[in-house]
Amino acid sequence: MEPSSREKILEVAEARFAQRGFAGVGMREVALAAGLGKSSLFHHFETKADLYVAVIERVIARIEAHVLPALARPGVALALIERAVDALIDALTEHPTTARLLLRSLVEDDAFAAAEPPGLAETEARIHALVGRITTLIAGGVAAGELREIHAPDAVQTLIGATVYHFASGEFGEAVLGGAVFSAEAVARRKREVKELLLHGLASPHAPKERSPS
Amino acid sequence: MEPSSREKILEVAEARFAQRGFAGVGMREVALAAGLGKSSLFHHFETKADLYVAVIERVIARIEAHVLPALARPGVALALIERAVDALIDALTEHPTTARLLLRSLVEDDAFAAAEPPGLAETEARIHALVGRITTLIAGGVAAGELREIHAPDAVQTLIGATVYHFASGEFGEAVLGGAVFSAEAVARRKREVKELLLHGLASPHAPKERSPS
DNA sequence: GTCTATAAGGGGATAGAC
DNA sequence: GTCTATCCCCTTATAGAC
Repeated sequence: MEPSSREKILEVAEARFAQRGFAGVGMREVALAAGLGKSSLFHHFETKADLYVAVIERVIARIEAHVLPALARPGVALALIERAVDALIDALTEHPTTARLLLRSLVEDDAFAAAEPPGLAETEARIHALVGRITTLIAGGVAAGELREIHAPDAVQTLIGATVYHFASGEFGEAVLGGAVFSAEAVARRKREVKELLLHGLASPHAPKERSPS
Repeated sequence: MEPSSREKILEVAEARFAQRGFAGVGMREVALAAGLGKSSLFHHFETKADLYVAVIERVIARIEAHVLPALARPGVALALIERAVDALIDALTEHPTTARLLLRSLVEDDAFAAAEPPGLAETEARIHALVGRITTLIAGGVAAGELREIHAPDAVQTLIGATVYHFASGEFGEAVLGGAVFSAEAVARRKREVKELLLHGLASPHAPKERSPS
């Protein structure tokens, strides 16, 4: 069961876009790496922007597939946050290019300046919806007295930074860690460290602990 | 006292590189925006990579100018971390393009693939030195029992994510916050939220509090 | 669905006049 | 130190044969 041309194209395009960004990748390069001629690639994707949107769409879908189920199950805010962190990190580490593409899409959306490609707005809306749910979750935890009096949107930004940035940091991150970022040990440790930081950093010191006091 | 050509070039190049990345900016565009012909720009910077390195060098110097003095004064780990956060956020908000360029330089260093331009390695070494000092600082706080048993490099990554990512997040960050990122209020709130999160999230619950217990 | 060929333009970079 | 002119390569994208 060999992959279709379209899948192969999306694979190599994702790797290239993650590495060098939208402007840094040529359609010729993508086509040849996918085993096609340049014009054949334009048969599958009418423009370069269309290809980029298709790549981003896959990334968003990957995030949603992990995080939405984690948020769907009931629980108090802190428990939901912990599950969301686990799910998000699972999504970001399943394909090592996910975080970089996501970070780039956040920071690089003005690459299209004038003519924003159709479909990009829709994928952005899906991220915003996901972010909105987590913001509401945190704000609810504050209102319930479970979390400190924090500013929920700022906490969300920190959460994104602690996960998406971390797994997008590449060689720099490896230099900081002094070792691999995506190894099983490093991923497990990252999950633990982020959850512990949020647990101690967000929880209200006055609220009853959910966890067994040991 | 009008700015020299070189300064003007660096200004417009920084803005362009921050917005669209290394590959997304043309030398012609930079030259015209600086009021020069393209070839005149090549007189000031022999290659595009040289221009990019000069821009990054300025950014690093800006960070160092704020953070190094904050780390130089004595204090316990938590106090030094708080001062470093303040100083770093001051540096990142002094020029709104700083965080984006810094984040891009971390994630985009393979844009040069084969031939890494001379001077880039040196600027990277300066960031690594700064990061190393903060890592050592945190590890020392752990060893002294002042901080929880955290993994210092992971904490540094979180710190970078909470600051550099946040102020690089642009339109997306504004959508998350529901307002400006660089307004005086938003910056002050960010400082407070990050410091409070780290204070509660990193401190050992068993250690005597430095702060007055009110 | 893939190919060759071509269009039309921009990329970085150089040479040499002024 | 800035200019015009030029070089060569790569870019996105299209047309049409197979």
